[in-house]
Amino acid sequence: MQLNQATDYAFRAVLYLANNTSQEIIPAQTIADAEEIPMRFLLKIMRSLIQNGIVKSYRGIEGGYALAKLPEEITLLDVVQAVEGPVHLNRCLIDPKYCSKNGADTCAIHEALENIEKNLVSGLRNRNFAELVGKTQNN
Amino acid sequence: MQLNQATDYAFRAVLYLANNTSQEIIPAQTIADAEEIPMRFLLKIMRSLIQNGIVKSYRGIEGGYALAKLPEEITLLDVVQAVEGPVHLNRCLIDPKYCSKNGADTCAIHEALENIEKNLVSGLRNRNFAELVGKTQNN
DNA sequence: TAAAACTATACCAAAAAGGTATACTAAGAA
DNA sequence: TTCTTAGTATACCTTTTTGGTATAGTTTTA
Repeated sequence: MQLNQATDYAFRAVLYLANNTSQEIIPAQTIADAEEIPMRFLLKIMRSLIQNGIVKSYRGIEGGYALAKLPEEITLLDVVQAVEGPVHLNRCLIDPKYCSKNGADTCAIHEALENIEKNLVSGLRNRNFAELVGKTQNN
Repeated sequence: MQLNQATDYAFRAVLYLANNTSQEIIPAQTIADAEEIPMRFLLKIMRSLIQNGIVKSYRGIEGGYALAKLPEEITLLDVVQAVEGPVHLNRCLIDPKYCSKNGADTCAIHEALENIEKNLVSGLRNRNFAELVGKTQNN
């Protein structure tokens, strides 16, 4: 019942880029050093952010990363989904086949969790990185 | 970012006991059969529910389990915490030492997640087993 | 054309998840 | 009083996930 370490690193990497208001391209090593993220692991995490349209990458000398869209267009949910895939509180919410006998409509627990999950998802969607920028140091 | 299988089983076991309005003592095997939970695994899960005051156990012939309190006094949160321990969205919310450099008060992400977590926890706390009883078959 | 920087794949160790086994204890029935 | 049923306690085990690392390659630009 916890976001994983990769997601936490991703939050911090995205916030680092978002704090860089001059839209400069920032190399992975700079982010890794600033946020104390293992370099090779960060590179791997960045790729899932790229695949989900959250950041862009630039190769070669002077290469690095920048946000692919405005900070206000990137939510915590976007980052979580990019790194971990869809958010589901219980496996019966992924596929009804996990609901031991029947499906959603006959299971009181399923229905209760579905509601709680909806709230969690909208909580994550309601926070974007523009709100987080500048507020504090990003550490 | 998911409750584990043991928690799902625990929900179903507690609901099974709650649906048993006659307050009878029910042996583990009966619950295991009805809810398709591996018997030995269920016994293990039940012990954490006992330790958290959610169910009571009775040994010997005619032994088994019953709720330790009224269904309306048992929330989804109680069961989750009994099985998985405290709910925390991110490790920096468990202990500030996980926050890469400073503590909660200097980290925008920390603060955002803390709020979302509070909502999740109260969502779980707001649903009790009396509401789930009878609503549907417990499967 | 060499060096800097990201990419792609694959691998790996440690921890967690999910469950099983063994031996034991308590309670009631015979 | 002893046998059986049912939970307890502890330890073990296999598989999956987590959190990384390694190797080799590609792109860019000075």
